[in-house]
Amino acid sequence: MDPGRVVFHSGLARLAAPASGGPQMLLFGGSGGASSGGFFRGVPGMDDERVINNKRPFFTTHEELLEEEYYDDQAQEKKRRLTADQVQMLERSFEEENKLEPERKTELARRLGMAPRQVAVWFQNRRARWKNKQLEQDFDRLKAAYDALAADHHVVLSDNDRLRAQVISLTDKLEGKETTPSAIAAPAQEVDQTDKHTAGLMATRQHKGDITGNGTIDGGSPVVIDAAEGTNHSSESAYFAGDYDNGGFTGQYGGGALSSSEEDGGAVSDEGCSFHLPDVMLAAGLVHHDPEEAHLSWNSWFWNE
DNA sequence: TTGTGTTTTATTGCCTCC
DNA sequence: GGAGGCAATAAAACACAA
Repeated sequence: MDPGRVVFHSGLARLAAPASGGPQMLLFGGSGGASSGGFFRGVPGMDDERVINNKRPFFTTHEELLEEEYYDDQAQEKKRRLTADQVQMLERSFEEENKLEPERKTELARRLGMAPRQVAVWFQNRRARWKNKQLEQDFDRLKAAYDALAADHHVVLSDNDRLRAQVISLTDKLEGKETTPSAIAAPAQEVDQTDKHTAGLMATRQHKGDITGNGTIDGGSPVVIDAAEGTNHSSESAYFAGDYDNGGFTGQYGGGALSSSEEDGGAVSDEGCSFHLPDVMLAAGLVHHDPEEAHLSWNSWFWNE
């Protein structure tokens, strides 16, 4: 303990013993007896008849302080916890307002038999605990949202791989059809059987012209998501262009190819994969300043405090 | 009982605001 | 410059497994 360090007890403060181990000086602060902030700073050697040469427990009441037993030489210097009642009242007060104006601090201290400084310290520590809890909750919500997105992403990537393979397969068959007249009748049936991803992908190819002749997609790795509902595919498809790296995602989906998605307020669906940006973000507890734009951008969502 | 991790109470130093 | 808030930290109290 540092020489001259001030230690608080309930309703009193004690000047710690010097390093030499000399007698410890007790200062009776009393309820409201000390100003808040910089408590007892600047009062070393305070000459007060209330200063006694002894040790006592923390958090004794004013009445207890008057009892002889608390002046027992055997009493250890201890940091006592607040009683359940004191904590309960402090918690109630904190719920009402987590900042402590001087009048309320004084009144609470008086009612609880504590030093105003103790009340202030308790609120300070309580705010710190509250802040930590908020951070943990924010982390949990973000992680849940990320996990959901990552799961969707995985499904989309799998679909994408499957669709590429189908495009290559169909391309090969179409090329074979051109050179083999006998094969013309077969593709009609096959196209019908081909799942809608292929049609959507090809529609995207038509619309955006971003698929090269060998079936690969130019411009990074846009994930093609069919925006049309049902089996009747429109010629427009939503695309999902983003960067997933190091566990993070940045980017937007939508763009000029988004049609039914916008009508649905951001719904982008695909077989075996559903994705709805506002739903995911709202589920994570975020809000958007502009509901009209909420489904278009990832960047404008924020936590609702 | 004891070692260890967690929680609570309190201090210190720095910063901002008035 | 004083008051009060916050982050970092110390240390006592507490919980709990071995």
